[in-house]
Amino acid sequence: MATIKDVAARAGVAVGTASRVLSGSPQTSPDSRRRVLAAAAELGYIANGPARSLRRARTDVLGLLVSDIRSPFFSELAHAAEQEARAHGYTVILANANEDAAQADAVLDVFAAQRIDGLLLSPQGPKTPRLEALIAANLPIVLLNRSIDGVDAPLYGTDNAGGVAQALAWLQRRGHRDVAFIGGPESFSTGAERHDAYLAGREAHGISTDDALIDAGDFLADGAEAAMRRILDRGVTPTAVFGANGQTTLGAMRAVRERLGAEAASRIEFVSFDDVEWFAFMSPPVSAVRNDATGIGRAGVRGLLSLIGGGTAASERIPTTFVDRSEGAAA
Amino acid sequence: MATIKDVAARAGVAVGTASRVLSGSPQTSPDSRRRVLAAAAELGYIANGPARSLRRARTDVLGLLVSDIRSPFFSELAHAAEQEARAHGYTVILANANEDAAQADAVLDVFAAQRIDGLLLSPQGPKTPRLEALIAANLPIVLLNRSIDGVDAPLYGTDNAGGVAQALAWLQRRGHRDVAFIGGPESFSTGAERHDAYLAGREAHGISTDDALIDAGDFLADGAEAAMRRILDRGVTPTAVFGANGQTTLGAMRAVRERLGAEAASRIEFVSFDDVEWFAFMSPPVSAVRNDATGIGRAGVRGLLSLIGGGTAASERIPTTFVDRSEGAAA
DNA sequence: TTCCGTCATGGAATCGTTTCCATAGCTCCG
DNA sequence: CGGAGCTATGGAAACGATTCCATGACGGAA
Repeated sequence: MATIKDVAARAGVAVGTASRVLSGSPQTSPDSRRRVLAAAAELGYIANGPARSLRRARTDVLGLLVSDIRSPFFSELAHAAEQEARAHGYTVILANANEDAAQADAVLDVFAAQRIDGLLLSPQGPKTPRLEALIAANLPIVLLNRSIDGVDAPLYGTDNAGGVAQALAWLQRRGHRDVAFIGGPESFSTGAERHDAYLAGREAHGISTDDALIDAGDFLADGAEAAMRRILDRGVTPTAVFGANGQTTLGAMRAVRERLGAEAASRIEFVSFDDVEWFAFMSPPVSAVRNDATGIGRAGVRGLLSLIGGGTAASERIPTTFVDRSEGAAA
Repeated sequence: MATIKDVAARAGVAVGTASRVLSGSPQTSPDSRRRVLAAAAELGYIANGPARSLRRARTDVLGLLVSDIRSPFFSELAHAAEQEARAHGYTVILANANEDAAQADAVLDVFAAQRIDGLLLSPQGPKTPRLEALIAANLPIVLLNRSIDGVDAPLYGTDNAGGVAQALAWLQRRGHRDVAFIGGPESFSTGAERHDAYLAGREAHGISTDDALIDAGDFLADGAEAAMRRILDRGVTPTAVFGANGQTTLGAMRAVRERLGAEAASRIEFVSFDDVEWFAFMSPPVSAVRNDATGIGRAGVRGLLSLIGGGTAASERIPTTFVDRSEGAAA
């Protein structure tokens, strides 16, 4: 590949001048500008990123660490983050930690070796040694969706309280009193926030405060299925079920169908935190609180770029949208 | 951050020796090995990737260019590719082109600037100038799922013919004669291959060869819905519908429900190329040809690494799995 | 004992940029 | 007409690693 030396030679200037032209320094004459740009175009010159990064001590690369890009939330977030980053001249390197702290640490080492300018982190659990090292090294970091104890970085995530409030309002409008709530793990900040918001808001929305109607799973279908079974085993008869995330709602639906049969199950309304494409096809259709993963990804990148630029960044709770698919609702 | 100079100083050796130890050269004494490794550990030394890349003229970075990471197929593929690459010491940078050739070209420039060692490319359309430049520069490239005219790179993709054969066999087992087929754009190699395989195989599987039953959309729900309506407008009455991808099947279902009503629609069986999570919840459930996106991603990375290593790589068609969700099928 | 070969090491060159520093050529003004 | 100030430029240093080359130490063989 052509180097800047080739460009300079062809343009008949020194490499310093060529560099100034190509990086847009104002200290250049129109004449050398013209000749350098022409030479660069003729040679198809593309600057060597590693060399530039070495000299400038910045890479214009961001690291994105998620648990699993296959989840719709993260794939949407990753798409938005990549678009936003590229619009600002940054590149994104992607890694999955699969909810495994050891893998997360391995990835952080790779990121450190690449000398990323900033980190978009969806925490995989408690703080790890590598993460502490990066924080100590003053790497700009923003957190996505989940917080993490002892890490003082801005958090860009779903407005869990607001989303739960939307669901509660809908349950009230639909006249439900006996509502089963299947939560997620308390160890996830998302699980805890949704749970707390539900407990805090249910009474004001005319919903039974019987704790027999409440149980928690692990944010996965199987755990939620077991939780729903435990609730039904207590002899309560909910008219609606609120799942704290998409997989949870799915698991709860399985348990209800299995225990009560398809017929009776179709008379129970489900509402879910997290909207999932196929909720529209259920009978009855499932209404849902939709996360704005795109908004979170964009806001996260913007916050991170602000930190990189030496500015500040504040946590943001990105509002959810409620998708009402109940009978009476407008299409 | 600590540099190799710091490590060498602390270990009391020259930088050359430190470098040899850290990069595992055999030309080192046990004594200096011990001291350098200890110094590196104490300083938390992590080699500067850009500096190393500059000198070695390789980055250990792969570029992954897809149309949209939000599609389940690509997010699964990206997950697998990232895992496989990391297992071999490579990092993946991600970019979405959104089916837009201009964006794809912009991304290729970024990749070139990053001096990626290899490119995993899901083509966005015909060959572009930047792509030609990269090919001319001898960048190792593999294609994912779609081929592209005039590019002689190994292709890792779904076995479209095999998948269609699985669907045809299922249609035959279920005794369908009047089958509607909604294809995709002929300009996509996937669309063309599935279409061709269907035409070539239908007669042998006892399926009507009436071309009134065939139409094509754009691989998106709306286009497929329109195509399905056109078929129904021709007065034919299919007992089953075969959608050439997930969105296509979804669109066809919408058209059928709208035209025939939910009742009649539930007597039509759907089969789809591409399996989608919620097909299990349809009534009746939708059977599907499942792409092995993970297999494609892994095979693609392995092929690319072989090319990077100076070896060869051959195109592979990754087999599909048929997910039979029809009444009689075993769970 | 001497010589040769092997092996670990130190030091320097190198990769391709950016940026600093010194200088040469201008313009402008007194 | 001469000097001050400004701008564009050439040349070189610097970024942090790898790798080449030369040297010194050591061991074995004659």
